[in-house]
Amino acid sequence: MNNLNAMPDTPSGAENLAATPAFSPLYQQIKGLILQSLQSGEWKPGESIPSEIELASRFRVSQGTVRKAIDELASGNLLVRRQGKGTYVATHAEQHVQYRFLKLAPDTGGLDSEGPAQREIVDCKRLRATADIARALALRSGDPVLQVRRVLSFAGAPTILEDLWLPGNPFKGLTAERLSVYHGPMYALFETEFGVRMVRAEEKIRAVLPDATQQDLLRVPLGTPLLSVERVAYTYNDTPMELRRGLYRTENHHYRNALS
Amino acid sequence: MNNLNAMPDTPSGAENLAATPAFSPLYQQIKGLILQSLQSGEWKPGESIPSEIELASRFRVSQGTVRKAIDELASGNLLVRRQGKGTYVATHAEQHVQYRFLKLAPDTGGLDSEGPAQREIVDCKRLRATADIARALALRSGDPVLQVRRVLSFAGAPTILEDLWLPGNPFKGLTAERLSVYHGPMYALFETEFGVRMVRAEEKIRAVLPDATQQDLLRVPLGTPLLSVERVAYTYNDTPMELRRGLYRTENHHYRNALS
DNA sequence: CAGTGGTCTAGACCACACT
DNA sequence: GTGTGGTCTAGACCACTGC
Repeated sequence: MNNLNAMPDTPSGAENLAATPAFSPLYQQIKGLILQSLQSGEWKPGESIPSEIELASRFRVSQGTVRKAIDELASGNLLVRRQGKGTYVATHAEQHVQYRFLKLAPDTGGLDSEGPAQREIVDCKRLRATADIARALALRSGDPVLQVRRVLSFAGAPTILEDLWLPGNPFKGLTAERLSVYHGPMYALFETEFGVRMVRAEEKIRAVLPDATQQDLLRVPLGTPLLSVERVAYTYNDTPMELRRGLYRTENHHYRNALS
Repeated sequence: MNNLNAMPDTPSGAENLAATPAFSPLYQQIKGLILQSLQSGEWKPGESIPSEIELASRFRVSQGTVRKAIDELASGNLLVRRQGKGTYVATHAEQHVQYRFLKLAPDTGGLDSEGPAQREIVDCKRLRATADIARALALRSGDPVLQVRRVLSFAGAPTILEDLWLPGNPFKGLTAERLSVYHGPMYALFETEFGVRMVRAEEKIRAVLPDATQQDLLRVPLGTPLLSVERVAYTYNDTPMELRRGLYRTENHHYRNALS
């Protein structure tokens, strides 16, 4: 049918070294097309996408092929299937697992035995990217970025101190006020207000000792070891959109991880 | 065809509370049958399982149904598909990612810029399970367990101190000598010598300060914060078969994790 | 070349949610 | 009942591996 695998003219540029087989199955191409519609905002977070049959006829392929494409997107947490209802664009809001990317859990009691976290914005200002911030966000040194510092508390005890950096352009208009007023996951606000959906992230974890300021903000005694969690979060197309450096108290909590 | 969904007589025991719909699709049942063959050792780690067509005729279902069952097992890292060759039972040996469950990576350089880890068995003895060890391994307090302590070094620098506990029965005959001589991942040895394949694991991570002994074994200055990684590893049927408590130095390494 | 997994199709039917 | 995703089948063909 509409196989796009026709080998394009092999460009004779010097960079073209690898003999790429350049075969991709139909369902991968469909996956790409669906992804484009997600990026372009044709279907927004929380909304339903067209039915499989509808997409099949739009793309001129069988329902099974669309199914396989959607299957992969769903297993990557980009889409959510709901039997009998439809397929929906995943969102950080209204997702009963409220903090999907936060892996800190209390040692005892259920996952939300502590109720919702209290948030306090400590600081929020615009500045110019240093070299390491720029590198993480795929910007240039000196580009405008937004820096936010906040403290999360559980059951009244300050537990997480986070610094985060956002590229200035996509987040024009984000203020401390807006962050303070908003109730719900920060990533949900990013979706609704700025059209930025975080899709995946990578974390690097270390054990560190806090400096004086950090120690003070977390109200922790001198020499208390803390978990340092550095996260880079990505939107569609693997564009980095946030750098976050967190310090977690782990006397009564732990970072949980499943291996398989 | 051979749908096993025939509702069995609902047992009228008092425990039978939930009105379980008790419907499971054919491919899930096939998945269960394949799992049984894996557990029973009919197909051993590293070996190939019968072809899809063969399994389809054995189970009297279509190839597509077998495919879906295998797909799920493969995405759970129990099986490995190799196009043109066959489907193989996953193994911790000869798996080019040598340490599949070790998430510690050097800060700079490639993943194996340091070459293989040096292993040193510090201690290995049989003893009786304490209450917490027993709970983690689904044993009773006082049951025999094997305790191993070892140090892993990268590029000559001691980096990981691990204590691990194994249920005494399945690991009868495991000695310090055997562990010292063996080159390769410990889980590979478990497979070949004891028929125990680790399938998945859960980790709880904290920041801690080492005690005097630990500090000494890792040759680390006083007050150095370390990553505490507690792991429970499971075989088929979610039976816990290992409790491991690791201390990681993170001055030049980090625990990496991908979120999605 | 034969055998394996991988893709694609078309059609039938089931389970679930809503109206 | 209608429409959605979910399961199952049967058959054709493609891509990869190794003889």
